Amino acid sequence: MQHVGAVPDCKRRRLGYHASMNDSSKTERVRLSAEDWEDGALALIAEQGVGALAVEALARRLGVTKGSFYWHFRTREALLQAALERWEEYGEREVLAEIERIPDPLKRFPELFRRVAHEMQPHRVYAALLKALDHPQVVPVMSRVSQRRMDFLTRLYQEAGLAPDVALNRARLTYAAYVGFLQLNFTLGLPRISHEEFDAYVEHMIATLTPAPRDAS
Amino acid sequence: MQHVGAVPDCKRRRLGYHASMNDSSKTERVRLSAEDWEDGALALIAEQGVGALAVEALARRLGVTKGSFYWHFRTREALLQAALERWEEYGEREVLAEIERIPDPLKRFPELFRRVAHEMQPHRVYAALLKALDHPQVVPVMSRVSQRRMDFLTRLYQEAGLAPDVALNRARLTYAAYVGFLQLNFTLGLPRISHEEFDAYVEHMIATLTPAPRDAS
DNA sequence: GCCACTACATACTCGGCCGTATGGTTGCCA
DNA sequence: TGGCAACCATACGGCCGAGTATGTAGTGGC
Repeated sequence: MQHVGAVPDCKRRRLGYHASMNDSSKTERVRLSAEDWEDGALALIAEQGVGALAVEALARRLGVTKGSFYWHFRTREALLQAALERWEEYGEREVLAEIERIPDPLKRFPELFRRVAHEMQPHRVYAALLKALDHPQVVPVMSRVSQRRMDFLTRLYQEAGLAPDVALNRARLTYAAYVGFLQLNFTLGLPRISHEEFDAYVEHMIATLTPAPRDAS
Repeated sequence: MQHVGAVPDCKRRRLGYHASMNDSSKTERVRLSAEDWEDGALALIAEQGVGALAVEALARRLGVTKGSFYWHFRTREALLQAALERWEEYGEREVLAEIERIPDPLKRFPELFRRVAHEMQPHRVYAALLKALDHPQVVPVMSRVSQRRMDFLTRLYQEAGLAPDVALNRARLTYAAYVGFLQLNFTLGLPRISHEEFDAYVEHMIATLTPAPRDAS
């Protein structure tokens, strides 16, 4: 989840036109790969949304022009598609794996909620994509990602002792709360919640959504 | 909440160019008011999002041309502004009032949840506006509306016996679940939930989010 | 040190949409 | 029934962003 950034420094090498002039800032030339464009696109999406993903804007951002872009990609759609697939690929696998490693099923929820709550950067892309569900290209991606996460949550609740149908509904509720929270606090800025308040809210979520031991059969 | 529709029939009167021809469908002439444009704008927003609110597209939809539009509004922004204010005006007041009329605080939540769940049309505009929070004009409107609803929920939870801080967090959780559900089921179409499943989910929400009587001091 | 290839610049076309200008049509009212 | 105001059509100018065409500068193989 580190693929959201500008051009890696290893690519920024100056070539000095004739080894003269004060080539301090402008003569740095970059040679980009398709992956660089995809990363740049994801960064732009995270900051300004899918609608702001314009070819010329991204080119300026990367220090080149459109001519470069159309060498790597056939169209703007192709870039968006590649960026989305890249984002889906390098997903949140490690987090889920670590949660499953916790033996006590009931102790998984506090850990999961606290972890998700305290690294907000990875969710920026997800929040941006949520606001772009009118775009045909993002729907299947978001559908797959959301479905996988909901399946994971459902399994967690089942292993915590809930009946299958109850576990599914609890997973729906939990994931809806997650998505809604992203909307209400990232994009909309409801009175700018403080750190202490935020922690208290997370603990309240844990207390409310973690199955009570008596729920287990 | 009936202001989202096409041109009201009372305005569709034919004027028959010379009382001849088969003027069955095309010679119906309409004279529109500013409110008609605002309603049309809201309908278009509900269906295709704020980004799809284009002047010429809306004009075609209403059976007229741009020339008409720019008589009523100075700019596209003005229309959006007026439509948003209109939407905020004719809000959900009556629902909230009816809920408060229920004497037993604990019986309010099932009623509220079931009501909100079973009239999904009014939420289409809200869901569309949620996806347009990057637009500067919608942010203040959504901020006000969401804040009012959250205040209402907080008060309900307090009157149900929760401590003020707990009530606030419970309200946040509830409203986040609402918003997230809109996203996941309207725009994204997670496996197209059935009616029975949906009702079961609502009941699960009620069971999970309604304060237990023992929570009351 | 030559050449093919990669990566990029520049300059253009084209379509969509906002906004303007202006003239035509309808309805109301004295 | 003339006239004014509300309402609408048509045509045009201009901006912005996608996509194309073509020239050009570095890069690697031999």
